[in-house]
Order: sequence, then C-alpha cells, then structure tokens
Amino acid sequence: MTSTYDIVRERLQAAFDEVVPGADPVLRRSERSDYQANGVMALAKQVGRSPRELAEHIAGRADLSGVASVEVAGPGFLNLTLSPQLLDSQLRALLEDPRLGVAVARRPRTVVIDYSAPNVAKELHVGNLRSTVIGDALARMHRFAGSTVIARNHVGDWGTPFGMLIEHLLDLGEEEAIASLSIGDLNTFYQGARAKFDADDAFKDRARARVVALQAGDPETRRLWQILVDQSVRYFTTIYAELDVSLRPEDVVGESYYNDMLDGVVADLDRAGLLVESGGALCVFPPGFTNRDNEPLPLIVKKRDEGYGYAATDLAAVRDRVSNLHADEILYVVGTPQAQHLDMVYAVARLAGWLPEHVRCEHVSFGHVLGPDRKMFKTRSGETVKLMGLVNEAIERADEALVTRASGLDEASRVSLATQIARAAIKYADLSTERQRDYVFDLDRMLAFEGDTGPYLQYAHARLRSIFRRLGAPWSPGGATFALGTQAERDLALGLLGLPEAFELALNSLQPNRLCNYLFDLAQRLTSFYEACPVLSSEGAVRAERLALCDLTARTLEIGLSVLGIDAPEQM
RNA sequence: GCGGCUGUAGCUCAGCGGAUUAGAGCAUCGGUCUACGGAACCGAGGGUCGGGGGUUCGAAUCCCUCCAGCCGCACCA
Repeated sequence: MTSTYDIVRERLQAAFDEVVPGADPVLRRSERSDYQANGVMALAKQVGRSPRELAEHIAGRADLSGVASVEVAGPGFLNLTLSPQLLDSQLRALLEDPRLGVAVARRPRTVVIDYSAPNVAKELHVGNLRSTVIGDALARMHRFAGSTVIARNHVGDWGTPFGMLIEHLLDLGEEEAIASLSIGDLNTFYQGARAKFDADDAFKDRARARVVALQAGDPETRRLWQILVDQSVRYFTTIYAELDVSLRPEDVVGESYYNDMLDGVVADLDRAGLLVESGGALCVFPPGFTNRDNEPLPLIVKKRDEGYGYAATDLAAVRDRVSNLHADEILYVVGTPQAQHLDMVYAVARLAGWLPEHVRCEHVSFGHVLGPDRKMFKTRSGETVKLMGLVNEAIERADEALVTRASGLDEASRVSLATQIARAAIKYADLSTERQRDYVFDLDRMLAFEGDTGPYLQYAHARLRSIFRRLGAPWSPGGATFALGTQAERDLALGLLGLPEAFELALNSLQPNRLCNYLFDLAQRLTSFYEACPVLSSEGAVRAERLALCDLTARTLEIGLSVLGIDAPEQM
C-alpha cells in the first residue's frame, strides 16, 4: 500500500512542480492540522513572490480531491486536514497489510553493521551495552526495510595480552581454565593473568615468548588461543540470548580474521604512494588531520616494532567489507572516542580507492552510560559494571513487581515475562534517548510502568490483547469501516497512519529514538481512546471499527517494538 | 592549543532539513470514574531553549563568539 504521507505528498508535489520543478513541499505532521506543508515560504523567496499569495495559488492548484482539505494559515503555511474517505480507505488497507504501510526497499541494499565488539577474555560490561543494543536495533530495522544485513562482531581477539592469557591458561590447567571461563568468570581470569604479568618476571618472559609463538602460527599456541576465543564467544552468546540480541557466533569476525590481509594492505598503500615512514613506523597522512602541535597526524599502519596496529586491521576490514561482502553501506556502532580514528580510516580507504563514493560509511557514535552520580557508570569500588549483573538485577526487580501484583502466573512463565520486561526496560531506555547524549542508568525509572518506558509500551500492547482474549472467539476485521466519530478515535487513527514516516525517519537518520518517540506517542493516543471509547460494550459497526483500531494499534506496537529488539508479551 | 560531542521546565528527556502560543514523562497540586485490566484518564502550575552577537519578515533550530562539562589528539584497541 502507499503510505498516507506519500499520497498527500504526491498530490502536493504536482502543484509545487508547476512553480519550480522538484520544489519540496516540506510536508510534516502538525499540531494545528493533520499535516502542514511548510515549503511555500522558501519557494516564495526563491521565485520572488509573496508567500501568502503563492500559498493561495498552490492551495488552489493542488488536486486534493478525496484526500484532504487545505487552508492557508499564518505567513503561508498550508494546513491540511485529511478527508474521511482517505482515512477510511487507508485504515482498511492497513488491516490487510502485515507491514502496516512500511515499504520494502525496491532494491535491497547490503548493509554491514559492526557492533558489540567485546574483547575476548574480558567481561561484557556496560561499556558494550550501547553498541550492542543500538547496533542490534539498526540491524533489525534494516532487515525490516528489506536490506541484507551482515552483522560483524569485531571482537578483540588478538594482540599482546594473549601471551599472558595463554600462559595463565596453561598455569591453571586447561580444564580448570575452561571451567572458569564457561561460567563467565572472565574478569577473574583476566585479572589473574594481569597480576602475574605485573609481578612475576619469569611469567612476563613466558608471556612475551608466547606472543611471538602465536604470531608465528605455532599450532599448539593457536590451539590454546582458540580455547580462549571459543569459551569467550560461548559466554557472549549466553548474554546475547539473555538480552535477545540477534548476534550469532558466526557473526563473530574478530581482529585476527584480517591477519592474512595486513601485508597486502601495506603493500598496496605503498604501491599507491601513500605510505610514509615516520619515526620508524609506516604511516599514511590523510589531509586535514593534525595533532596538538598542528602537525599532520598519521594513521599508523605498521608500528616501529614491525607489528600491525588496529589501523591496519580496520583498513583491511573496510576493504573486505566492500570487495568481498559487497557492502552498499557500512555502519560502525562504536563509541565516540574513536571518531577521529574512524574518520582517518575512511579517509585513507578513500585515498587508496578501497571505499568508492557510492558506499556509505558511517560512524554511529553514542554517548556514555552514566551512574547515579552522573559520572561514568562504575561500581562503588570503581570497577566496570558487568552486563550480566545488570540484566539479572533488572529481571529480579521486574519479577518482584510481578509477584506483588499477584498476576496468577506460574513461576516459569512469570520469570520469562520478567525477563521480557527487563530487556524492554534496558533496551528502550538506551534507544529512546538521542544517541549522542549521555544518559543516566536508573533501573527504577527504566522499569516503571508509568511514563516513557519500555514496560509502558508493552503494557499498552498487552491491554489490547486482553480485549481480544475476552472476545472468546477468533477475530477477523471483516468489513470494518472507519467512521471515526469521536476525536479520540480520529487521533488514534492518525497515529496509526504515521508508522511509515516514523520508521523511515529513524532508519535514514540512524536514530532509533525517533521510532521510540512515535511509539510512545501512539501509546498515549491509545490510552486516551481506550478511556473515551468503550470497545466490547459497544455494538454493531462501531464495535467492529473499534476492534479494528485496537488490532491495528496492537500490531503497530508489536512491529515497532520488534524492530527495536523488544518483545511485546501477550499479557502482563 | 586543535578537533569532536553535549548544555531546553525541580528531575529525565523530545523537538533542531527556520516558520503560526516551546512539547512530553516523572515529581507537585487539583479533578474524573463502582473500572471492556486504575499499572487509567482529564487539568494546573512550572522554561528569557547556557550567555552574547549576527543572518532573516521570523531562530531552541542556521552562522560567529564566549562560558561550562565530557572525550580525542602517533605505534593499546
């Protein structure tokens, strides 16, 4: 189906085109009418006419029959009120459309999304939360839009720390080490290795020798390294499952994956004449980057000690994603501190011809998760907060709330529900604020059923489902028609027709919070409707209409939440 | 020093391809309703949109500047 926005816009566009072909009507939602077109003022300036007069002209020329009524307001706004016929036909189309008006991409794009990226043998912690949650939401949104998504979990699985980690593993004994890692005791393991490395010179020497062996490809060393990787990935997977994150083990393509490509990266940069030796290291100096002394800033591709740094790996990854994965778009859901580094990587990749113009490459950055003191979220003792602990605490609290409400669920389904609520709370809190801002991690607020929270949206959905359960019989829309006799019904209907715009806006701007805002607004329209308009106790055509509105709202909430990675339980 | 991000009601945040009286949630206060699940709804108070300039008929939104906070600035990713 064609979205309501597109229908109105196309009609308006024809009239704008008569003035200046391609002129943008700047159509958007309005508080004063259903839609408003703000494009007249800019256009009037462009063609040197009076805005008011031009607005009248366009309003007169636009063929809006059967679609909307229009009036000119203020300096030259076009206020549009959708016609009852259009509302009825669009809502009926919505009933038949499992996608609720959201278009599928005509040409599917391949989108590579790099997200989560924890380190092997390190705990998944709050620092990984945002990348994981935002990246997964973007992955789901792109899938829904019809793109081919290739998720890449760029785990830190290489580098000097692995010398000490492997030696520590040997000291513990493989069995013991695996047992420790498999229960997610990654921090203890890592810190154990670190402590020995710092205190024991003999250990330090072994660790260094082990790094050399690892890099040289020694089979036994590689086998031990693989144990660390496998155990860590297994543990990450359990947390992803707990959070309902769609990353799979096969999406783990860590730094080590690119090892064999690094020589080629350097050789090709050299061949392209981009490589410069500086301070013993091999560098590329992309234009426009300077250090604190205003000198050109290098991207160090090969270190003085002959080792490769992360710049080389990242360049290899760009190349791989473009030429082997055929990415049309690459998203890096990575913290803000890496902004400059990534910009330099893109710049060098473009210089080297590895990143064609048509491939969109974007850093999806985000702010910090703050503790109650508004500083970086840490435990009282200053340690990083484990993601597992955070999720479990949220589940416990949600469960307590369910228990006190005596919901009559058996324990298994109650805990399962609590898990769904906890995930919704954590994810929605993360997704609903503008990405770039920091936010305070406050479980009380996240888990509240009042206000702009995940659980509130879930609750709105569950209330609707309960209506259909009470119906006692399967429901089908039948011949529902939408008279929209009350303001609350009309407001709700208008909200329902807005999903395509909200979804596209959120996806194009890579800002899931736009979709969250939409869903919360819809939920509020719903509760007003719900209060004002009896459903089950109404009769005939009105009852059919209201049931249909309930069905559409429930489906909209369900789809909206699902593309954000949030469950919509049937009852709460 | 250079660069980036942030600064909107008591608190948490929307809005920022300029446009009609700056929105919401929480909290506070006041109402509604013997409730299709009250984990509800309606309403009120509360803001010189960090300060100052500029562009414009019009700026929270664009430009400049200052202030505050956070982050980055060569071999750890």
